[in-house]
Amino acid sequence: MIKSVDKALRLLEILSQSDRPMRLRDIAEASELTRSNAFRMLQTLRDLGYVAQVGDGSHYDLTLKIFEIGARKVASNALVSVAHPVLQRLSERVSENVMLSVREGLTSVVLDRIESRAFVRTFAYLGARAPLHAVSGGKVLLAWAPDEVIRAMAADLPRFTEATITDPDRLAQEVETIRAQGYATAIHEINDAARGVAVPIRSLHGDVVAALSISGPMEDMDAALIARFVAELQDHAARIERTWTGAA
Amino acid sequence: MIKSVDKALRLLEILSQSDRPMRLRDIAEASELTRSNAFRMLQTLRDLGYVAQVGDGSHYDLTLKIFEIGARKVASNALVSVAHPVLQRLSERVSENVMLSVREGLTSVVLDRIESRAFVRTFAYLGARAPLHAVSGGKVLLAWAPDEVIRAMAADLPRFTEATITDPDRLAQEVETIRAQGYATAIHEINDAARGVAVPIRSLHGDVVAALSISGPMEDMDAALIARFVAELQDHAARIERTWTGAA
DNA sequence: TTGTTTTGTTCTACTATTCAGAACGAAAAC
DNA sequence: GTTTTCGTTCTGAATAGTAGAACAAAACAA
Repeated sequence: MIKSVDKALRLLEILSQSDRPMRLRDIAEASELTRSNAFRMLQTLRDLGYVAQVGDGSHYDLTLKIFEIGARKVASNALVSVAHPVLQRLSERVSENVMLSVREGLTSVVLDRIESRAFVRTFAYLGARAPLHAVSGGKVLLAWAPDEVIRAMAADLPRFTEATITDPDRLAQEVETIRAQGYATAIHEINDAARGVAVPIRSLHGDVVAALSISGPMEDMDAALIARFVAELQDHAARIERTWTGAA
Repeated sequence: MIKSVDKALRLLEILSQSDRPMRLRDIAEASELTRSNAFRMLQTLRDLGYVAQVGDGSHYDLTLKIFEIGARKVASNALVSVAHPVLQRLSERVSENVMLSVREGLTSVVLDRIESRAFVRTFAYLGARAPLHAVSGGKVLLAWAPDEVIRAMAADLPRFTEATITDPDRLAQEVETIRAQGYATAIHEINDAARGVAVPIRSLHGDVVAALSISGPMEDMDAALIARFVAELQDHAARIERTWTGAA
């Protein structure tokens, strides 16, 4: 473990978590580095173009270089470019947030999203990471993940709300249900405002590679609405699969 | 300049530019590090969660952690969250790619975009960086940038196509035109397929903080179409400004 | 104002960290 | 079956990185 690298990346993470530029003092404190050390790190990061000194120079902020690098990675993913127009179409049809997520370890990450134009919106931000068991997209990704992933997940089920699945047996049962019905729902399991429905997107080989989901407050979500959403999701997932496997 | 940090970030950049996982050998070569050095770097980056060994372990790939960090930075930008639903609405109305960009130094960076559902698409990917003088959004950002930015840009105008503005006087004139008419166009100036139209988005103080643009092949783009696009862009830019300044 | 504290930045001397290169076995190429 | 290439480990050398002191400037207090 190269310590300087660890420190530098820690600084980038800290800066990304702040919604405003930070002073050296606070960066040093948050990162548990000495001021002189943090200073030198920030100079380096500035020279490399990852950080900028803003205002009178006493505050540091991330530049967009990190965003550029991360987004480039995702943009080069053929699935995302194929899916984006389909997400847009779906978004128009359901008037809710729609998201495309993939699994990484025991979390799901939102690769692309279209936010609803409705006034009330929940957070559907790009890059958002959530534990697999608490969001609809995550559940789909979990249900078709290798057994060891399911076991590892079951070993630690953090609770977010009353409705979060925290019992391993409940989780196993939920996984069964999802596999059988072909879609997952999550109702107030990550927070008290969010509901979601998700279906899998499969590769040519049948592997589940991503989840397509609808999310939002959806206060009127009953069985009929779920059925409609599932039908839309499956239709659009199939469109993505067709274009993707056709193109690849 | 802390060398290890430079090296580590170089590796991340190299990996982000590859559309497939890379072998140690090739990473070492591309980064001009010795194999043993690259190896150690990659181990560190793996332990920190930025890189994963994939396949049989002989290939390295970026995880989504960088994407998460970069996207978090952008998501915390109030303008982007306000603008997204407006982009979507605009996209529906014009059936072309729409983009939101900001200036960083002498380049523009795409913070958000909706890709056209039309079959033919040009590249409108997230995080895309372009020199200010060669894209419509960049031109808008340039036209209202501080004088020293315009001077610095004029000092070096890289050519991409026949149509690229490479003469400083032409650029000065173009800036005048853009300020006068309130919008910018770019026709085959970054590549031979792309056309764009852009308008500024202003803060409460009247500063231009971003550009809203429409881009695509748009082979039928004549004066009438430009006029229609400009009207749509200005309407939607005003929507963004209203919501944003109202919320902020 | 004047005095006090905090902050960003520079410097230096120490030493722990990092590096290149050699060396290895395994795998791939021929 | 032989040769080359590759990922990985190791080691001693030295360089790069660190903490802490020191300082000037700014912020704050009285």
